[in-house]
Amino acid sequence: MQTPAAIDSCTVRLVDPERVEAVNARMPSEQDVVDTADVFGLLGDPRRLKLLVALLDGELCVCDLAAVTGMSESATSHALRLLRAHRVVSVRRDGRMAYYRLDDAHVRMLVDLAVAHTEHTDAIHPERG
Amino acid sequence: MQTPAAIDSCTVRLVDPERVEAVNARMPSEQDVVDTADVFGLLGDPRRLKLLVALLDGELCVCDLAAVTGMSESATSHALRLLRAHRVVSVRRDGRMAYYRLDDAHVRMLVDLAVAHTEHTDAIHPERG
DNA sequence: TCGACGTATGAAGAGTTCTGCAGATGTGCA
DNA sequence: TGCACATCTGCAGAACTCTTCATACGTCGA
Repeated sequence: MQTPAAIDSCTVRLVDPERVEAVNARMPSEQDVVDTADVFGLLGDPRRLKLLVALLDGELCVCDLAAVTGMSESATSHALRLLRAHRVVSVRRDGRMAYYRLDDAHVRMLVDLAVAHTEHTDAIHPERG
Repeated sequence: MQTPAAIDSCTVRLVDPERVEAVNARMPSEQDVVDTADVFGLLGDPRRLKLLVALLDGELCVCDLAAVTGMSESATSHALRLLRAHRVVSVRRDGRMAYYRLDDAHVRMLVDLAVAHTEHTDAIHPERG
């Protein structure tokens, strides 16, 4: 199912074919791009991002997560399900409680970086608030 | 406009109020979370991500970007407009050509990291293809 | 000045995503 | 066993996103 790029055969004119070819050589596979975009997409929702920031410090149960993010518990559960499906978070069940934790090192790094960048940007542009 | 978290006054029961409060203290402002999620959201579309990966090495014109990503030129232009609006890319105009470049250090780092992680993951899970 | 070209834009339709509601599941306690 | 509780899930409506089509804009060469 790979899109064969069709560079040579289509009517698209290229301005700098060498650069295009070089870029294509460096470009990850379609599947990898889609997978990566998926991860970024998970972080692209403010609620989910807040959820993940909350989990940076350790596990929390659903109702605490709902309280932190200001979401309903249903919405929280839905969001956590998505994150779970992508193996970004994992669950530990204790009785009727469910404790979630951040379980993806790459995502943790991305969230950490984002928070750090946020603080840094705040320091640079304090007038922005 | 800060959401005052309303932790104490609402009916939501908390399992670990101390942790919740600590997490809230560390949580960036609502606006920062939304801004950060916006950036991740921009990277959350495979086409846009491809566009940005293509721009890692330097500027390219719209038609070359369209060729690299396999998008129509119209779709490419729309996507670039969005990225431009968020100051992720910038344009240099030369006659009727428009050369775009990646103009946000943070986004560049995120895309770089993602590509690196992709390659690393491929090396670990070669069976995944 | 005219036409071709590269790019930009607006509108519309298809597709996707998110939330709340209602109800289900499974656990703990009396 | 029966009830309360914490969480999960399917569904449906609302909201958003992305692409295409058609067209507009500015530039270049004849």
